[in-house]
Amino acid sequence: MQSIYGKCPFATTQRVLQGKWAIVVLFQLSSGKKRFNQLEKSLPEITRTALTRQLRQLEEDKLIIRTVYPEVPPRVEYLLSPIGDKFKKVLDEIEIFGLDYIAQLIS
Amino acid sequence: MQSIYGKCPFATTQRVLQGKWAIVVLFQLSSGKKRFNQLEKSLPEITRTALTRQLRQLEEDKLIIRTVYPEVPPRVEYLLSPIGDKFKKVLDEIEIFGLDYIAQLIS
DNA sequence: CTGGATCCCACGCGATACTG
DNA sequence: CAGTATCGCGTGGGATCCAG
Repeated sequence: MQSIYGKCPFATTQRVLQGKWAIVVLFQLSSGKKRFNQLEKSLPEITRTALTRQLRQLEEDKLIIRTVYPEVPPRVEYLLSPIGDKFKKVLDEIEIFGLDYIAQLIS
Repeated sequence: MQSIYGKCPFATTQRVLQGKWAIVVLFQLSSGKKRFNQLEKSLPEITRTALTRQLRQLEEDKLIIRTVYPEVPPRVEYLLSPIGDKFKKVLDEIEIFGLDYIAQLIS
């Protein structure tokens, strides 16, 4: 099961992107750090539980960094890690492709 | 559930890439058309059934084209569709990112 | 405000056997 | 050679309730 790691850059990336909301969350963070509530509002289709799970997964995968400010009320910020930042190049191409793809589906 | 379509290029692409073997299969086809057996040999970790399913899914998603030659023994070739071809740009960035990411995980 | 803890179900995926 | 059919299970994801 771990055989996929350290081998193929495509299989490894695939694994990270398996989470249903991985790409959209990474996109939301590509423009800078965001608080949990901001993400929630930006993604009306995702439930709070699902968003939390996806954020935890991305954090475990070292793509994002979670910072908790011990305040009242609590404030938690998410931002791309250095390696997560490098994923923005992928996001750019995904956006180009996605728009093209959607247009293709319609016609 | 279909609300994801025609909206966000990231969510749409995410959906296509959900299949566990989508990216690696697309990569295999990015270098040109391949026969079923070729794909199977290139991907030793994927079972025949899973490969078939993934190919069917990608075909349904209009990213690949399946051509059956009515011969004996049968020959079936897969190749990227025009829109699938445009996904190669994404693959290029995924490869760059993936290699970087793997290196990051080791250190 | 930002979650955690459960429950629960559908679907994805693997394994196996069979086929034109 | 290139599949199909079927089954069974594990897990991802939604819903709901609870909490610091």
